[in-house]
Amino acid sequence: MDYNFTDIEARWRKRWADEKVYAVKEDATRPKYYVLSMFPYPSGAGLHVGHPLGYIAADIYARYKRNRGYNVLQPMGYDAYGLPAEQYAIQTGQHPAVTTEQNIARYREQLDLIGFSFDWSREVRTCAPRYYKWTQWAFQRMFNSFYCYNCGKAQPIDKLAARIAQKGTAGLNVAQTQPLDVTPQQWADMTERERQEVLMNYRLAYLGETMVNWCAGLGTVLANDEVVDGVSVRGGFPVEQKKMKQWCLRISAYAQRLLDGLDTIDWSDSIKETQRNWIGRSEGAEVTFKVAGRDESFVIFTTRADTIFGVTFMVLAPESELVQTLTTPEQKAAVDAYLEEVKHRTELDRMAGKKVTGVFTGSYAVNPFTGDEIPVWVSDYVLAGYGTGAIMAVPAHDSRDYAFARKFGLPVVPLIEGADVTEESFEAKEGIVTNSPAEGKQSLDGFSLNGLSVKEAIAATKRFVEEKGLGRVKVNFRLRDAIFSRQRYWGEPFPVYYKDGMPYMIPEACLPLTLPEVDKFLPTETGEPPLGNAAKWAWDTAANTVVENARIDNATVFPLELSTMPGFAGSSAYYLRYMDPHDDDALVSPQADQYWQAVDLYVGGSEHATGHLIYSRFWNKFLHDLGVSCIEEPFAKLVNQGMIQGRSNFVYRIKGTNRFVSLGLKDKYDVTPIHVDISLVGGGDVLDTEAFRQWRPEYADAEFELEDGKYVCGWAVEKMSKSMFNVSNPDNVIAKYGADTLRLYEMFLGPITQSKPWDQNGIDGCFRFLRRAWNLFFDKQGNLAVTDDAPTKEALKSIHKLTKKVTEDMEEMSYNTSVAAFMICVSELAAQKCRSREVLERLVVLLSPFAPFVTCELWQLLGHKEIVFDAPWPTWDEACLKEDTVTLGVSFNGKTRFTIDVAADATPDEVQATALAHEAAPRYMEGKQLVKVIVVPRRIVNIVLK
RNA sequence: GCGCCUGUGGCGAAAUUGGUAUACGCGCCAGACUUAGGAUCUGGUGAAGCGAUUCGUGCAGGUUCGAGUCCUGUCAGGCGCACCA
Repeated sequence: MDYNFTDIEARWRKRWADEKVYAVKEDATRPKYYVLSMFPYPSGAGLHVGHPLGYIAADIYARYKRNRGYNVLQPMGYDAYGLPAEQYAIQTGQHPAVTTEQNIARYREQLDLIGFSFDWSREVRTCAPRYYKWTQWAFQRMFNSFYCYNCGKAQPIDKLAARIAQKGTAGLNVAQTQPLDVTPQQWADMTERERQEVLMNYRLAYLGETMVNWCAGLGTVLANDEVVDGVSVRGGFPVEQKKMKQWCLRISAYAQRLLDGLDTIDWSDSIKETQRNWIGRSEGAEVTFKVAGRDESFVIFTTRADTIFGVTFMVLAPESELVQTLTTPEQKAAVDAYLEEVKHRTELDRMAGKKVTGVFTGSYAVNPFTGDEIPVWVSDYVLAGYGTGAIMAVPAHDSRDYAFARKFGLPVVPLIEGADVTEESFEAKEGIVTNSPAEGKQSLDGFSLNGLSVKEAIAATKRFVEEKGLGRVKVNFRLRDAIFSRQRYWGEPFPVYYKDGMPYMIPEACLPLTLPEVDKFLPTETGEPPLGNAAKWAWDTAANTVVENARIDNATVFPLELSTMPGFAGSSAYYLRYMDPHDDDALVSPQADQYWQAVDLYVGGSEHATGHLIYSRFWNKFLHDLGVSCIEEPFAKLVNQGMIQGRSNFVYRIKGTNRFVSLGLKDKYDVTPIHVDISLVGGGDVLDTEAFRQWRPEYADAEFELEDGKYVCGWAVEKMSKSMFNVSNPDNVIAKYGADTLRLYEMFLGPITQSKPWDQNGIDGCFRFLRRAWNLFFDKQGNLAVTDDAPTKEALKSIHKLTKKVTEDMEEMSYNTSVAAFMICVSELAAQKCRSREVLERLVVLLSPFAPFVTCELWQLLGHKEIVFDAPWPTWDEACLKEDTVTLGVSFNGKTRFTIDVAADATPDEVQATALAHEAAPRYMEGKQLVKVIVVPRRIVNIVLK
C-alpha cells in the first residue's frame, strides 16, 4: 500500500474534529500540564512556514505529555485587535471586525491543516466582548488600587483614602507619581474633585500628564517598546516627545518584584538579561545641594557618591522645573533660547547628533562636603525622566561629564590614584581614592575617603550622607510606567466616563462596555480619537447605559473616554482566560485557576521580551495580589523559537533596458537586482524564464542572457515577507508532501531556538523517511505484514535505543536530533526486515507526537480501537542496549592509532592487555617507557608513554 | 560604550557534557532498475598523499594522558540596552 498522505490526513482531520479528541476538562485524578504558544495576530497575509515552527514544537511536547499520562491543556486563540486591520479599514472602509473575522477563518483553516492538538472549544479572541469584559474589569481594578511598599502588594484605593483622612500623606510608603503633602485637615476641606486629584497620584491605573511618544503618522501615542530608533515599529513613522494626558499603568511599582521574579523562572539567560536591562535597577544616593546665596536647594541622584570631591559643575535637564527657579535674570535670555532649541530637536537628532550643548544658568550650588561653589548648567544630555532630572558632574570619572567639561572649559579633578584624565575620563570602578579631599582642603567634619578602594568609598559616602542628613540611599529604576491610551478605534474601549473633568468607572455590573459603531475610522475634525465619531457614546448614570452624545448634560449623562487600550491589554491575561473561557462571572474561576495554576511551557518569539512578556508578568502579579491568579509568575518555562527567514531570489536587469543577465554575467554590466518570486525559480536557482515573462506585464517581452543555457538567479537570506516574494506557504508544502512531513522537517531544520533560512530542498529527506517508515508495515503486495513473532535482539536494541534518545531529547526539545534518531532506527529495522508487532507498535507511539496523522492510521491498521495519543509512552530497557563486545580506540599519548574489540564487561586490566598485545602496539611503544594506561569506560584506552 | 549569545565539511547541523570530530539530512560522485527521470534503490563523499600517515572545529596561547567542549587573550557575526549619572 502506498503512503497516501492526502487521504490519511483528510480522514483523520475530520475524525479528530468530529470526536473532539483534543477537548480537555479539569480532572483531579491526573496531573495537569499547560502548554501555550503565543497567540497570533491574524494578519491578512495568512501563515507562512515560519509561523508554525513554535506551534509545532509546543504541540510535540503537549502530545508527548499526554502520552505520559498528563491532562494537557493546549489552547489557541487570536490577538485580534491591532493596527493593520484599522489601517486597512481607513483605506478601504471595510470594518476591522469584518476583515479580522475573515483573517481568523483563514488562519484556522491553515492551522487545522497542520494537525495541532489545540482544544478549540477554549478559543479566545481579544476583540470579543465576552473576552474584553475582563480586560476592562482588570483595568478598573487597577484604577481602584494603589501599591503599598510596606505590605509589598496592591491594595484597595479606599484604604488609602481612609488613611489620608485619618493621618494625611505623612509617612506613606506607597508608589506615587510625586510626593504630596496633605494633612487630614486639608483632606477634610477638599472638594470631591480635589480628593480625586490626590488619589490619582496613587492609583495603579492613572491619568497622567506625561511626556509621551507621539506618532503623528499613526495618530496615536506609543509605548517605549513600540518605538525603535526614533520611529514606530509598525509603519516606521517618526515619533516625537509630547506632553499629553494619558492613561498609564503604574508598572514601575512592581519593578523590584519583576526583577526578583526572574530568578524563579526557567527562561533563557538572554531574555532575562534583556528584562533586567529594561527594568534597569541602580543603587545609589540622593544628595541635596544648596543654592549659593539663596534659600533654595535641589536633589541629585548618583551611583558614584564616592566622587563627590570631584564635582566641578551641576547639570539640569532642560525639561526640569528647576531650570526656571535657578536661572538668573542675566542668563534668562540665553537659557530660554537654549530651551527653545532643544524643544525643536527631535529624538532622532538628539541621538544621532550627539553634539555637546548646554548653557549656564547663572546660579551656583554648594558642595555639602567641601562648601565649594560650583556652577549649575542646563544640558540635554541629562534626562528629565530619570532620577531627579539633575546631576552632579564629575568629569574625571564620567565620559559625558568629561565631554561637557572639555567643551565649556570646566575643571577636571581626578580622584583615583594613577588615573590619567588628560585624554579621556577614567570610568572603571576600581583603584584607590585620592584627592578626597585634596591636600590642605577642609571637608565637612573632616570626612575623608583617601586610601579607600572605590567600592569602600561608595559605601562610606552613602553612610555619611544618611548620618548627616545630606540625602538618602536610593534605588532607581529605568522602567517607566506603561502608557495605556491609544488614539485608535480598533481596541478595547475604556469603561470610563468624565464628570467635572475627572474620570469615573462605569459600574462593574455594566461590563463589558462594547465598542460603538463609527462611520469613519479617522480622527474627528477637532482632532479627537476615532471614537469621537460615534453617535452613541455617552454614559447615562441614571439608567446605566450608553446613550446618544446629544444627551450629554453633565448632570446624569456624561461623555465617555475616547481613547482605546493598546495591543498589550488584551494579551496580558489571556492564558488565565483559557483556563475558564466561558465564565461570565469571573476572569477565571478559583477552581479552574487552582487546577491549571500557570503556564508550564510557553513558546513564542523573543521579540516580545520588553513588551508582552513584561506587561503580562506585571498584570499577573497584580491579579495575584487580588487573589485571582494563584501563582505569581505566569510562565514557568519559556522557549523562544528562532525566526524562519526567507531565501530570496534576484534577477539582474541591465539598467535602462528590459534585458536580464544570469548571475555569473552580471558583473559585466551595470545592473539592478530585482526580487523575483521564488515560485518561478527551480533547483539550482534556475529561473523559469517563460513563467517570469508571464509573471508581470512589464516583463512580458523580457530578454535573457543565459549561461550554459540557463538563467541562474542570485539569492540572499532575508526576512520572510510578501514584498520580497520569498514567502513559502505551508498549504503548498502540505499539498505536496503532507502535514506530517512539514512538521518533521520544520523540527529537523535545526534547534528550535535558532533562526534559520527556509530551504525547501531538504524536505525530500523527511518525506522519504516517512515513506520508509510506512513501508515497514507492508509487504511487496501492499498487505499489512506485521507478525506476532518475538522480536530479534537487534530489533529490540534499535527500538530501545530510539526510545531512550527520543525520551531524553523531549525535555530539551532537541527535536532535530530525535528526527535523526528516527531515521537511523527505521533504516536499521528495514535492513533487519523487522516485522515484529512489539517493535513496530513502539515505533508508532514514539513517532506520534511528531507525525500524528500517519501514526493514527498505522495504529488503527494495527487493530487498535483507541487513538494513539492515549497510548502509554514506551520505556526502554538499558539491558537491551548493552553490547556484547565494544570497540575501543587505542591512543598513545593522546593520538588514536588503532582500535580493538573487547568484551563489554572486560576489566581494565584485560583491556590493557588486549591493547598491548595488538600487533601494531610495538611500533608506538618503541624506545619509550610506559607510564600508565587510562581506560575510559566504553570509549578509549589511552597509553601514556615517556 | 556595557551586557548576552554564536563561530565545526559545499549547505542545515550532530558530538553520550573532557574521551574514535563531522551522526542525520541536503547537495555532489558512482552504480542498479529504466524509453525516460527533478522517480526509486545501493554504495561513496573533511583536506593532502599511491601509501603507511599527516593536517583539520574563527585565530593565538594555556590546563590535561586526552580539548569542538574548560581557562586567558583576540577577531568576526547576531541580539539587547544605551547620554540611565
